[in-house]
Amino acid sequence: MPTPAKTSRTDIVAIARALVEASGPDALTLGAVAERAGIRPPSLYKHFADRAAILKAVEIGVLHDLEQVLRRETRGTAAADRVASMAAAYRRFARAAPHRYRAIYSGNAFNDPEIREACLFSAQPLFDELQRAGIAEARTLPLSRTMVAFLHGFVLMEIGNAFQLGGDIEEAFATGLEIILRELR
Amino acid sequence: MPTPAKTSRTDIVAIARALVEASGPDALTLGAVAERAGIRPPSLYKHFADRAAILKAVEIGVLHDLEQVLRRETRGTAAADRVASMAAAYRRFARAAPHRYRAIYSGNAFNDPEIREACLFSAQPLFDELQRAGIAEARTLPLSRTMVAFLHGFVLMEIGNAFQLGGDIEEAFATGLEIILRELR
DNA sequence: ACCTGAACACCGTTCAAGT
DNA sequence: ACCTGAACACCGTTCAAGT
Repeated sequence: MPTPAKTSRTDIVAIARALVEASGPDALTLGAVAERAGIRPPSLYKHFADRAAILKAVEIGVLHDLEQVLRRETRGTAAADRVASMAAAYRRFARAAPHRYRAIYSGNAFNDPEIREACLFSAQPLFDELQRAGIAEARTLPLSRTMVAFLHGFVLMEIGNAFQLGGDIEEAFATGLEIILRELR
Repeated sequence: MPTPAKTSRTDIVAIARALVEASGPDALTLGAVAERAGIRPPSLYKHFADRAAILKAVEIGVLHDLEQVLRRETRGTAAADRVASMAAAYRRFARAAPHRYRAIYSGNAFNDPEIREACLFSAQPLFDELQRAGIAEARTLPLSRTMVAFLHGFVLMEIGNAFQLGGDIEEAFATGLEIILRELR
């Protein structure tokens, strides 16, 4: 005789994500998730294989949100303007919730096929814009990697308080972005 | 009557670092360290305040090594050549031991004064080169931040297998580097 | 001064038993 | 079909006791 489910995969992921966003990945304990879901920790194994699977689901969700934000917040007509607004949106996404941002690209989970797919999905908006900008075919990939590397490195350092020498961080971002965007003008 | 020390802070850090380099931060357990040091886990607290203090010492050691490598492997006469060789050395340092690289800049430990100091120390070589290159005073800081952000982001993505679309990763690195170095030519 | 065993609270995970 | 309590191995950490 089936016991009615007290929770669901969707619920669990939402709870887990809230924990990660609020306090980082270490806060994602099965005890904390179970308590908020109104069940006992062992019951989580009826919904997910293990803790790593829950964290993976959170990461994928974040990557999907990132993709949506990048598309939604891209403005302008000129290619460089559009990419600049996308870069600004990327940075805003990271700054708005540092723990959430750090959850993605964490570890080398890129070997997992589902994570892989979600990463490509979230990188697509930039790729699309560069192609649309009329960049030479052979140059699109290295240029998009340059851009993503800069964005990822910059926001990681920013949210990690790695920019310590004072100065204007807005200016630093604008400088790096401008140097790269020069390739589109 | 004093018990002779079986180990030392230096020993412990070396053991901890070997564990981190071999298998990542999670492998740095007090049990594993104590076993290799020939003592019991509680005895570690006579040498370090807690696990975090051991990890911090490892991070600082890695940052000092990075500084040394950057200075030692910088070649050439022209400013752009020197910075390019330094960037290549940076990338080699990360690729040679991904877990070691990931240990630095991890979390937002930049608030800790000793980590702060070690980070600045390891960033100094690049800063020095940019100044030496005759960059305008006001431009040195944003330019060095652009460079570090690109390097950090790029090597993190590379060692995390984030570059998934095939293509030549060497070319991508050269492209990004060249775009930034154009500012020095 | 340094090391130890015993203990504590927590963690992820397994599993037989409940409904 | 889903949930549970009990159990296990592990983790970091504390502390009184040893030398």
